Amino acid sequence: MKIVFMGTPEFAVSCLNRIVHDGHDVVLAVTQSDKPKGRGYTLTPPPVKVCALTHNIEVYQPFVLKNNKEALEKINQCHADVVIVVAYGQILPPEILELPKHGCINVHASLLPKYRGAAPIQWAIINGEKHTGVTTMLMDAGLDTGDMLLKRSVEITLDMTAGELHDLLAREGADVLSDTLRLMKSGRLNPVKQDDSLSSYAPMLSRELSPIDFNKPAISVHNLIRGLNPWPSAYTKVGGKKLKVHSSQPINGNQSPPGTVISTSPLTIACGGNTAIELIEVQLEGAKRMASEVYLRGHPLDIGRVLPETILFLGADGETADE
RNA sequence: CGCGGAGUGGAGCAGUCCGGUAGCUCGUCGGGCUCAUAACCCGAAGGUCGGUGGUUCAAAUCCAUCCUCCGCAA
Repeated sequence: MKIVFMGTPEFAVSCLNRIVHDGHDVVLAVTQSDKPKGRGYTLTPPPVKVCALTHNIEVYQPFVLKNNKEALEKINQCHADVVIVVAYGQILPPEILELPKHGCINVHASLLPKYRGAAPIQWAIINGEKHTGVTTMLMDAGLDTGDMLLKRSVEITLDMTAGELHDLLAREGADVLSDTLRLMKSGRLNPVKQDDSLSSYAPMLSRELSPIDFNKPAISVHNLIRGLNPWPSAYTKVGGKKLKVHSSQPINGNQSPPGTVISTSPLTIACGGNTAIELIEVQLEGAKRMASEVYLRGHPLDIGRVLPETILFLGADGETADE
């Protein structure tokens, strides 16, 4: 089929690759404009652009789509059978949705109607879901509200990070998209309306989510740590400096107040509800990520210290009378 | 020119401001103690202090420049 592909980040790349390998005729890749990124604000092309160029697909990067006559005309001229949208990053105006013969298909990384929105993968983990998945749908004007086409469910294991789940769902998403197109071609799709009463919303992640609240039970802390891995990362503070926590392990049994360092081998912090969490891999601001026991060699932490420490830790002596 | 931190024996760090014989924790190797040990005690090996210039009687430390890594911000 003749396809216009719209997408931006890594997640969309596997879908693009898949439809190309399936032999579809991708005539145009629409993606967000290059953005300054990283140290030094180097102008960086989005992954989909890089991918499209290797397939010799024409790339189009409109700054905005809304009220953009030129963009509308550009896409219209493609006379595509279908427009495929995977994590494009902008709302599609209705006039674009109506262009292609078969409509616009979106690949979404959740089991709709749950986790509509920008960060379904991460929120599924943060909320401690046991499974999630990918859904293809026929787009309508709402945010991830279109009629569902195909779904595939995957299990979320207890140690899975958002990054790992992302990669898994990217592969599954490409599969489901492939199936969706095949069924569409033979007219065997059955669009199913979403039950709005079951919907939930997964907003974009922000750095405000990053500070760890040890008052919560260990499992919640653990879910936050892996749900924000690799970005934006969960952290606590030691001596006023950020200490990112890249991986952890919740454990039971503990009487100390939340935040207390109750062991240094392995590094264990008390959490709410008489639970505790082992910090396995950490990273001090400005430094590399490392196993917590390695970190402790150069940055001693005494049992009894309470995290987060928002100010510089002063002084060794001042013995607090224990018990 | 976006802001900032850092490169010191195998690992993580201190020492750099106020130049002057390189230190801590851990690991490694050898020995000891022990029924035993990831525990404890004694000892040893291992570093051109990221590179290159410069200042100086003398540079990890001051100046210049380059390379690499990381945090923030996007």
